[in-house]
Amino acid sequence: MHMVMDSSETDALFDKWQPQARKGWLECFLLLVLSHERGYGYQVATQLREALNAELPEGTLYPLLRRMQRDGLVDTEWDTESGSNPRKYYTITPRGRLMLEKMRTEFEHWQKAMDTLEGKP
Amino acid sequence: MHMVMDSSETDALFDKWQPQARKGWLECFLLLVLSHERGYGYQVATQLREALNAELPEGTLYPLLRRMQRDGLVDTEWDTESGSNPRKYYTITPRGRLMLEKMRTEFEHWQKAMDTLEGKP
DNA sequence: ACCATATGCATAGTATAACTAGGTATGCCT
DNA sequence: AGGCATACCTAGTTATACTATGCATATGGT
Repeated sequence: MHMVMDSSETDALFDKWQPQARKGWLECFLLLVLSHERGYGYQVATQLREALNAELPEGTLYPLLRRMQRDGLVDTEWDTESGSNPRKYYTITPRGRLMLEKMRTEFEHWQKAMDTLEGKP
Repeated sequence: MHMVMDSSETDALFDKWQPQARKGWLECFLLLVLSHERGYGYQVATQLREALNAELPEGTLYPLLRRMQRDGLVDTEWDTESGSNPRKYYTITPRGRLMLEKMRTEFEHWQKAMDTLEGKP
């Protein structure tokens, strides 16, 4: 006799939903990180995992970075000198900054929509 | 001689990005609307178009509503009595409310991540 | 010396949801 | 009669996150 509202099922549903919800916004988060300082894949992954407190598989990250380069949002250069493995550094471009601004505006837009639909004045 | 930063290209990129960014969140917005009062497709579409100030094609809306019903987030019933075309009313379920709560939490989570990465204390 | 782990990059294939482009039908206005 | 708003639906396309791999170098423990 309990009032447990079967959260195990919604958990499964939520877990399926989460990756869908991230679509597009990872690009925004990446640009946000790179807007402060250039970085390389593995490093940025670590930063984002902390900030988002979530996993970030490499199969998600690297293809995304390549698309961003393809679209001219970031520039890349290899650093083969530093002791460790060669690192591919990503630097945000002016076009990347423009995109970031638009994305952030969109996010704020959604915040307001949430509040509006919530009934907040 | 001007400093125009070619926003037409980023516009095209942004327009391609937007639908990806909406993935998952439309479900959240829909649940939010239905959490106050039951509604039917066409009506809710109008509400959301206003609140989001964006288009919401029917080819997006109706399949989404069906998925939500399939997943037990909403219940449905036909209203064939009222004068106009038959309307399919959607009512949020307890499970739907649970999902909505989790989604909103996730959104707040992202807000904090944005601020953190932005450098806000 | 050896092996596990961490670092660092990459891709092929799968799943999912938003969208495009169509379809059906009723009621209202001129 | 014709056009428009209302009201629902679906087949097919596209883009992205993820799974499961693969490769290579550096580092730490025994």
